[in-house]
Amino acid sequence: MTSPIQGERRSGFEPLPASLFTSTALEASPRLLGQTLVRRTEMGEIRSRIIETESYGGIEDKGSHAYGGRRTNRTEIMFGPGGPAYVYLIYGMYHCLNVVTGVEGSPQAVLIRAVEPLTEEDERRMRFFRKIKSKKAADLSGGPGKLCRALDIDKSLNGCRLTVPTSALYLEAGDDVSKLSIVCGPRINIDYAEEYAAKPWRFFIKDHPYVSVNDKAHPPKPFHL
DNA sequence: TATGCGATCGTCT
DNA sequence: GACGATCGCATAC
Repeated sequence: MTSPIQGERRSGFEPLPASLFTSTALEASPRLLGQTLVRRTEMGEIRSRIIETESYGGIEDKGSHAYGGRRTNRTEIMFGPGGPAYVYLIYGMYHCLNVVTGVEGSPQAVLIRAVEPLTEEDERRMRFFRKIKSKKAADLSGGPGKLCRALDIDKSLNGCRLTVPTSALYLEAGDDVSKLSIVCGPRINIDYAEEYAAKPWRFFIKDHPYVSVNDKAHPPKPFHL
């Protein structure tokens, strides 16, 4: 009856450290790189590696939906404790996935901008949802709207608990972040954010084929944890 | 490869 | 009524 492994983690699920979800978006952004995003769909499970993120933290950040303490039905989830997903519709036709971090009352979110499938089977399932001809890596899931298409993510997953493996979407420990070659640069498409537009709060794995945008005007700089 | 533009609608003013 | 944490297609070179 009592298995010798009872009490240990089941089915190999390796949670991310809880501190990652209570920290600020700026601290969490680079640390989410290399981690595993798991999505359960009717096509089966899709596992992917996080390649690129952006930090949107605090009420001072003019790039954030929560700038100035704007607390609406949409942004409410960001003001709660870290752990849930923040999914919203952009340009009327795409969805973006964020990981909410931080403590109650402090709006923090990390935008997931690119993922890569872990296996060929994962890639096959992502292509099923993505419905594109291109075989270029970045066309599959290099971009926040693209990865949501590829993982069948929409607003129904807003608020989904990313910390628990029973969710339809959750996070698992993946690569050792300290061994990754990380670079940073300005965030993408937030020209309206004035002095916050230039902050180097975009993080990605150096020279990775799934990176969404190669900004020649602002070459990325090495980033060390 | 680079640049320009239209699509499309929830959210907020 | 205006706009956006984007994408895919068209056109140009």
